[in-house]
Amino acid sequence: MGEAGPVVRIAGRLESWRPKGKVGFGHLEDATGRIQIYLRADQLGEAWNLVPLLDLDDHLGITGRLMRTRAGEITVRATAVELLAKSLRPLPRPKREVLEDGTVRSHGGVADPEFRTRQRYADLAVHPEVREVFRLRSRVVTRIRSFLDQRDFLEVETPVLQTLYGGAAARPFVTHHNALDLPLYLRIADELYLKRLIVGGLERVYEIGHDFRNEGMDRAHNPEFTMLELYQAYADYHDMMELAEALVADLVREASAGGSRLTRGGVELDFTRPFRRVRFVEGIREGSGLDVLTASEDDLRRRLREAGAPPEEASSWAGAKLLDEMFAAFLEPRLVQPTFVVDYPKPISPLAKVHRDDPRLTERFELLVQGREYANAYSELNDPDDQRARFEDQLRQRAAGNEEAQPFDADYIRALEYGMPPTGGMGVGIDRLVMLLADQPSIRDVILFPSMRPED
RNA sequence: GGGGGCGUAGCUCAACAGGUAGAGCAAGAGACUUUUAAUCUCUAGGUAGUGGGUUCGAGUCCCACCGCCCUCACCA
Repeated sequence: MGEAGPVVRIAGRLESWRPKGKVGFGHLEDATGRIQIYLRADQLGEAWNLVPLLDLDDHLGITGRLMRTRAGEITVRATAVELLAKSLRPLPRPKREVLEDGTVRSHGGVADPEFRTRQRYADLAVHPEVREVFRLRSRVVTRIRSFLDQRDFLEVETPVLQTLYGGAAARPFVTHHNALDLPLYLRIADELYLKRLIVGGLERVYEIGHDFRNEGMDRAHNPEFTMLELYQAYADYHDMMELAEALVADLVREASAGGSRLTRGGVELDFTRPFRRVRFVEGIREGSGLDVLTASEDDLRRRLREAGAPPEEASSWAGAKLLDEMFAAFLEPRLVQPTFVVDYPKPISPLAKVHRDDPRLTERFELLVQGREYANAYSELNDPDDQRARFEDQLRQRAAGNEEAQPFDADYIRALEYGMPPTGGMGVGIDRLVMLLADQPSIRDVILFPSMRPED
């Protein structure tokens, strides 16, 4: 029975406690796992007086010899017990039943998703698998940094509080600076500051940080979320595609113990390079039989109605909206395996550089997996005159009531006037990427403290 | 913002043509020197999310509000 095992000192939470007269068995749990403890009055002496006062979830320090019970479980037979910290409120633990075939069945526990996100501390304390999701998240971010650092990218920090916001179409959060008596905006994107750094000669930069968008929340959106943006001088969207492919394949290796496949929602996804590439226009033509660049808007609307779009709504669609709908109906759903959709039409890509071979298109791609977007990249617009014209267009849209139109950023134009080299840029939503890698269905499952209404 | 669902003890869940609430775990007291969903005895714990209404009587029906979830729209 291994009475003479080595002496060990352990610490952890009291996860279970089964008192039995002048002895008691329980399990102590820490981040690395759980182990049984065996407390005996005749071994503990004075310290036994502490035992009746123990509560589940107390933090204990135990010293004792390792032994094996009749049932064969490795156990610490305590010679000393120390109360390290008290638990006044029991955690909502499930009871674990080990069945004869070795499977573990849980009884009780917390099921309420509201409880789990409001009291994330309790959720984490009770669910090792939730802790594992956030460990993976941390490994993913670390891996992104080392991937980019190896390629001579410089990690930088740009303002979160901005006097002008831009770089995306979204409504900002507004706050106020008392000393300057100025409104300030929480950034909706890092883009314009990072590109200023490209002008400044920091030729490869990236930032991982929170962006804030004052918009709706759902399973894929949280008001603050984590974004990776990176910019590389003397590069274009082809270089960005190479980079995206290498980065994502690297992260899949991290999440799959060295493999190149993930099974998500029962679907096996293969991230072996190269990923499939589909031209926006050709992909839609394959799905719909129509070329969105040459077909009339009437034909596009008719085709969408045939495919089941609500007729009344469909007849109001035009321009960029129509292109989006064609993409959503005839290409996006077919893109299950990792795929680069490339060369988006100009009307739906206002921030991208015009395509070198076709003025109707832009040098842009998105990486899609299971119909979801994971990266968005361009050959960056670096012509100050064109940029000025686009800001002016945004101003007109703003005047027409589009609250998401971007303000005119004269300082950014000034930066471009000094000459920005041709640059490739890319944005990757970290939360959604972690959802993919950790196989979690909601953004709330990969953000430790997602936004919620207050309880009172 | 539209539609749908849910909200009963700290946690997981019950009940009943609408008749004034019950169990397991957790908690408190006690028994038990190899237990492991320990077991056994006992105790306490709920103005049923909030506020109205219908009714002799409402957790149960109706309305409003609050919160969460799903879904559509919007949004990258």
